[in-house]
Amino acid sequence: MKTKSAVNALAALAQESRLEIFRLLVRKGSTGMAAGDLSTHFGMPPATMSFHLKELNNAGLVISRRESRSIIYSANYEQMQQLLGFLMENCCADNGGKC
Amino acid sequence: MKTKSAVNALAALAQESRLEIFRLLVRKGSTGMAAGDLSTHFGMPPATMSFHLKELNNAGLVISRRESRSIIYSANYEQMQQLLGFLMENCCADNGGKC
DNA sequence: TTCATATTTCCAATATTATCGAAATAATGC
DNA sequence: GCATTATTTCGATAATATTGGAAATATGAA
Repeated sequence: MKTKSAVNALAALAQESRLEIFRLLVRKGSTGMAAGDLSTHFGMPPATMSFHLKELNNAGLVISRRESRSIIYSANYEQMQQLLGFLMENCCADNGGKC
Repeated sequence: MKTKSAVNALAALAQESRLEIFRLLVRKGSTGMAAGDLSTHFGMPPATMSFHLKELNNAGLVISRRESRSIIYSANYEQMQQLLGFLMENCCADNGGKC
């Protein structure tokens, strides 16, 4: 993972609504949740929810699939794992591995 | 960890300069690095570096100690671990643990 | 094809964040 | 106390993000 893509992912999560949306999707697993249901669940206008989902999607943190009229979002665990790894990369390398 | 403190930590990291500063401090371990040296290292005015270090400090991601005239910053690994844990909390719990 | 439902895009207003020069604060040595 | 070095705060400007109504797009059903 490159710095820019890490910044994108972190910026996507650095917003209260989006962090809660993402964490709910993390709970939901591969089943995911429809955009409209998320909108209802968080009491947020569809336009606002759509904006947040787009941010998470651009950051690669969620994936979407169409199911009939709904669009189902789910967490992208691979991207998440990459981000976590990036943040701890080379931990204490310049200190003889001592943290 | 609460949502608000996670948002603070993520927002602190969601900025290219700060993410690089933090990652350098992660490498440095407990030895850390002086504010002025960081300023020189990144070719950034002291006022700008100070602003970024304050953000990281407010988020609990770095700690500082005075050593004579210098202020030494180092990464706070505990806070980092808490953040990583928070992001993956209850992973797939609503899907029978299947991701 | 017409209607209802689901979601996204457009746009403008508002709010938040980043940058950095200049001035202020803090510690040390003479 | 005065000069030097290290860092932070202040304040103004510029850049970026958030919000949500209204209109546009896409799917499915009658």
